[in-house]
Amino acid sequence: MPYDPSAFPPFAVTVDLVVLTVRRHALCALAVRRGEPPFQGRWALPGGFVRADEDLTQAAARELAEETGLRAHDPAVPAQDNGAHLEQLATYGDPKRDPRMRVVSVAHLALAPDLPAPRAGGDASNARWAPVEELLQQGGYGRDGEPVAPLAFDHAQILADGVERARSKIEYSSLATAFCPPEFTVGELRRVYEAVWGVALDPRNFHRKVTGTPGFLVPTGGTTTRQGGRPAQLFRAGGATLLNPPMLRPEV
Amino acid sequence: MPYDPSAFPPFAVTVDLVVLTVRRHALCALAVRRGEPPFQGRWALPGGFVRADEDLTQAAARELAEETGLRAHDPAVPAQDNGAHLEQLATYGDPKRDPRMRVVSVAHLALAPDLPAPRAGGDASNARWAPVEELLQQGGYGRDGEPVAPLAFDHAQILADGVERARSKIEYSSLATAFCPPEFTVGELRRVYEAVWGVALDPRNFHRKVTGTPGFLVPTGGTTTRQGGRPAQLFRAGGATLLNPPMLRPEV
DNA sequence: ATCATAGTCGTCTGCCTGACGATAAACACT
DNA sequence: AGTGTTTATCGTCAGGCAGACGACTATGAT
Repeated sequence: MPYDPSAFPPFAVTVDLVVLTVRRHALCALAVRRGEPPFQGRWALPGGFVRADEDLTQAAARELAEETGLRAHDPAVPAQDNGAHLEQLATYGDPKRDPRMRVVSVAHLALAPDLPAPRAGGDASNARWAPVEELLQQGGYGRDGEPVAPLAFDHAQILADGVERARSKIEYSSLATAFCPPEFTVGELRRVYEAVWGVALDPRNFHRKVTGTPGFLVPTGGTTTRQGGRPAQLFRAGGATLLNPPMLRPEV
Repeated sequence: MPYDPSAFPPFAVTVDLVVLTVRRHALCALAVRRGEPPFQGRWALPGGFVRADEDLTQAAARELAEETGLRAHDPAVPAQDNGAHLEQLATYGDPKRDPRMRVVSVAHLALAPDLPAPRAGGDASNARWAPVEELLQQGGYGRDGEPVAPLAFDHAQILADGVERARSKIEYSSLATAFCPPEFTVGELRRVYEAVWGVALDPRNFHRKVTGTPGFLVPTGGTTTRQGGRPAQLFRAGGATLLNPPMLRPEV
């Protein structure tokens, strides 16, 4: 099968981003409002075209920086204290997913600590953090009473896949720390797990588990009382990336 | 950011396949010999262009059928007794991965039972099952004494990613049964795990574990002695797709 | 001073796993 | 027919880990 330039159809290739964070005990995703058709005025995942000289990961990192100001974590530098975790999620290429032309989208998943307000070209009303349940529910009404329209394109599916990836990946990796600030307490980490999984965890067993897993947490020596109650030790993420044995997600 | 057709570069989109099977106690992958430049004469993963009206999964299933005659498993029909497991693996889009033009390849992973000979356009010398270690080793000499050239393009990386996916996925899913014929014994399933992981497992503990996991195996009532020794019960894959608790891969 | 809140340390029990002995049922020899 | 070899299958036991939960500690709020 020779590579005849006329033998293959041209595609547009984009990256779409599932950017997740934990705000007010809820797992939230970044959504941007579409300014032009199709799906004008509807919420969508941030994304854009891959440039001619760009790797897919570079394109995703560039879009992430444009939308949030976050730098992507360099996987070669663990325990970096700024920047978000970024990884490829999956690729979506249904011929009809974009009504205008053939677009293949390489979706990426980014995990970030709680951030200030999002920005999308400086216009705050065109970008927001929304709880993932709200973005994924079909129809109905959101918390503000406004009717909820489904996400544009196949972005509901992409978001659902990204959420599922995050939920399963914090089981066997230290990725939950990507939702935390550089220094955090065991309780803050536990609230991340509770928000992502949507369950309540026993604080005592959770404490025993995470402090007993070698390389997961490194004490910094400091303490904080920002959550109220007894001061809690502060930790940084340790060098371990894979947790063995894993954290166990409680049964449904 | 409007969709100006002149605002994005055109890409070629291909699917590449990591087709794995277990032959003679070794994890093997399907490789095809390239008939034209670049990398003419070198081994590569099977693959081809995505057509204009095709979904990515359809394209992968079509290539799989062309190369092996296998029909892909329909995920909606569990416990299907013919066809291979097929899932998307990852997407590779380095600007220089193909020296001729910008190609984005959506790699897929297929798992199949031991098959007769592969076919590639009817020419058997242009397709073969090779142990993955042989395909992944850089330089050196293969079992037949011929010098081993690395796989074409970035296919060594793709193959390595596919093998790693398979190794981890049989831990927590029933996917190892995809390497087995429709009816199989516990010993045959154990040899799949041993080949994929490259370890030896205790037959007694393995038997206890897999027969004690609800929904993993369903006895068919028959027995076989094709492995020699005492006749073994035959099983089919049960409805369970996720194993909880998972199979544990022994430490390095 | 008392209460509420959150963090931390222990205990106990049940389940799962790894290590390994023992038995069973076939085949290949002699 | 007997003996050895191979593979399958059942059982036992000890160690480790997780869930349930009691107890104590250290802060701020009333």
